[in-house]
Amino acid sequence: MRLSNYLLPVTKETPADAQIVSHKLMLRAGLVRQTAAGIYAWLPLGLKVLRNIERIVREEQDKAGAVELLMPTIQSADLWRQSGRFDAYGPEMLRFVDRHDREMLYGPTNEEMITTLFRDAAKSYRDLPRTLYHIQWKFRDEVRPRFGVMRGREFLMKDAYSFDLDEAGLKKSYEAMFVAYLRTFARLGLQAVPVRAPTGPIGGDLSHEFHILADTGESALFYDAAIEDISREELLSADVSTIARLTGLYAMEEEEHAKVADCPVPPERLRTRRGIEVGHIFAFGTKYSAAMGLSVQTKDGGQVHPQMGSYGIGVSRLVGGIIEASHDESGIVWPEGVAPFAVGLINMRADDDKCAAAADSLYAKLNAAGVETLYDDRDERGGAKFATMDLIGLPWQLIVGPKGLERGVVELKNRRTGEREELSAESALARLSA
RNA sequence: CGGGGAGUGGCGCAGCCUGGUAGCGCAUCUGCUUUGGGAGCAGAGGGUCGCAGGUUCGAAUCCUGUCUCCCCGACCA
Repeated sequence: MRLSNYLLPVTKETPADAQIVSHKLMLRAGLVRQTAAGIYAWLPLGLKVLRNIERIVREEQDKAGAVELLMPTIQSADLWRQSGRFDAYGPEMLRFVDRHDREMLYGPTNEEMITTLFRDAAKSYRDLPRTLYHIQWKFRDEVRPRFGVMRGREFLMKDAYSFDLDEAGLKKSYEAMFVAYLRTFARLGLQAVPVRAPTGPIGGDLSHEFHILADTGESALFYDAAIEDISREELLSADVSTIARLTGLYAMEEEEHAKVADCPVPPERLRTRRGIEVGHIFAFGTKYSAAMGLSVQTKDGGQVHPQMGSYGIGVSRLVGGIIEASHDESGIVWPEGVAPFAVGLINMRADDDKCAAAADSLYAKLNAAGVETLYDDRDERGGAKFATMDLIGLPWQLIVGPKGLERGVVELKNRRTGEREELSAESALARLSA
């Protein structure tokens, strides 16, 4: 993409509304614009990041055997009356009526709908187990939205729902999602700590929250330092044994930690950090299958309500979360895979024919090699281009200038480390295409 | 929802107390000079001050109402 052809409104100054670093950077780097309290428009660069996160989440859901579908954002009140949640949910649910005075709502979650859909489609134990998911916008009318996309009212969420014949099956489905989450967050370049969450009336230990460590997190966590020793490689190839290893290590939210009489972690290994909740998985059994009349026929001719679980990842929140975890004084530092473009190509002198020709040529070759490139071909000074590239945080900057060209080299800069290297255009291409 | 703060060109702000039809920085446009870390000079365009009503000869400024946004607390992917 040529920057001269793009919409990238970056700013030097920070809008007064933004408090935390991710929100400031998202506004400054032209990722989002707020349109109402807790509601954001995604500008081109922000949308690319959102789509990249979505892609990684989707790939790991698919790998875990979950099946994607897409449910609507608008739901009817009647559906929610069946589960009793229409009245129970409270003012956080956005309700309205259509022209025929039918009561509608903008979905804050989809248990009722998925259960109904599955009820009408699955009749036999042979239809189980299944895990279904979608990635869809939700609306929760938070009392006080804040922190940009971290606590918006409208947000993009991946929510998956599992259906199993019995509790043993539910446990397996739960573990499959647990593994998928570990891999997903590792691929996103994040260290996510699974924290046992209170399960409420259902009991058991089948509920975990996944927190990214960041100083601006809304929850305080207490955990065993050994959690930090688990390598990214291990998490990328996580399996059930990884769950056992992780859940064997102490990790609690402040409130729960306060209730623990004898903390099993020796003081020197007990870490206290703040965390951003980016995922939550839990098993709730037959709560919705019973309420919504979902049952399947068993082998011996009986009927059972499937055991269900649900599994959420805050996709839009992750955009902010990743920035909280990965930035410096100059701007965002995107992890590979999440970055909106892999390479930022800078032509230092747009008015110099040789420079322009060399940069144009590199741009064409990068495109041909399938390397997503943002080409700053504007007639701006080099300093302004550097500042823009640092701010938007693309992993690599490829710099073409008259000084280097005289010696037959271009410069490759790593955004994260700041390391610069001079090399031939061919070597640079080969490196970036690898 | 309780408590606090703020609405003035795209962004950041001043002006308001002590009414006299709007100013600064950034950004934008033009020209010249510059060109390896957000250039300099000169010129230009863009707002009628959240909205509604009131007081007044006259309102960004005073009064009333209203809407919106932000912050602190209780709740949440």
